Amino acid sequence: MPRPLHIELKQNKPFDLLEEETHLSIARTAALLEHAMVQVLKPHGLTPTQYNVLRILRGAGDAGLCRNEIGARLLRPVPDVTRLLDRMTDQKLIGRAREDSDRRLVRTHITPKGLDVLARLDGPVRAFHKERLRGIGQQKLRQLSDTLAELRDPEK
Amino acid sequence: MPRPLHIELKQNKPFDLLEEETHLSIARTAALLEHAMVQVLKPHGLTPTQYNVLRILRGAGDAGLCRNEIGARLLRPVPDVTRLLDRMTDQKLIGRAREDSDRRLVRTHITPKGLDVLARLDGPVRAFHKERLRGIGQQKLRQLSDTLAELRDPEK
DNA sequence: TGACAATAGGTGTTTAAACACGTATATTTC
DNA sequence: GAAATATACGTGTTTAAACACCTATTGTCA
Repeated sequence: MPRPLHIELKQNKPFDLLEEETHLSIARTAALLEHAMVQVLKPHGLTPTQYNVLRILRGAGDAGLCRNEIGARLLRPVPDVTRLLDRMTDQKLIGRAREDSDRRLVRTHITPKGLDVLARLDGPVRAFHKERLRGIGQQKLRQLSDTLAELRDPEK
Repeated sequence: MPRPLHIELKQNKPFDLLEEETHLSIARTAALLEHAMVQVLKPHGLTPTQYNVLRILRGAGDAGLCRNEIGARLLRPVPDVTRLLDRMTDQKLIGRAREDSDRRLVRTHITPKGLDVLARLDGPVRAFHKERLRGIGQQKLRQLSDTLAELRDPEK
């Protein structure tokens, strides 16, 4: 039996609105997961968003993606993708090249160094995910993931 | 039927690890909820963390709480509670007073202005929570909240 | 085709987050 | 009861987030 959220946060009384408790529960869980993820990534010099960018660009292959497309795919949107990519370019994790066909576009792609960093993280990150969710059961995870997707759905 | 996360993020293939999908689903949902919450709070000049502080201090009553206790109860821990409270003091939302019995302690309490801001937010915030989770069903919400609590539980 | 709007990207500036370190008061230990 | 440890809070500094604004290129359509 897990600790109810209002006890976890040392509040006097339980929440009177289930919707509010659910929101806070999501926010709290995400904050703890992110904090743990920061610890996994820190030795490799990456923030969660930078890691997210590398994963996106590895998935995109050699063609890479333009800035806005990267921004749109980020788990957590940020309002200054340019300088996020600037910093990663400085670290030689990604590269950029102006497109000839449409000179407004700058295609960003992952470098060999970026791929290498990701490769060294794949194991630890998988282990982190599995360990952190140990004991929850596949069916429950499926249900959790689906309910969250339903919650995000703007078509509701 | 909600959109699967890998489609939402325009990825080519579904996730091969359910644990990873669940983590990302939580992070994504929390980011979207926080973004929406920022919009609700912005007209009142508060960030989500500042709102969180006010809620904590309203719950604590006249006695107030010391800095570390506030930090510990925050939904999303921050590494500089001092200046977070400094800024809120500047806005006259909270007040601080050194404790006589233990002169290391500084008790922080909510001001009438802080209570007033909260009072004007109670309605809109409740409405936001209910609207945003409309159509999910109490049983599903209960289950979601409980599974997340189980996931956070360090005693697993 | 020429004006206007839309798209893609970048810059400047203010504010807050993050991290390491520092000071004062209480508590513990020998 | 003096020294060491722990607790509570604050400060300095670097870095990134946030917001508004700006330029260049392409697309639209009267």
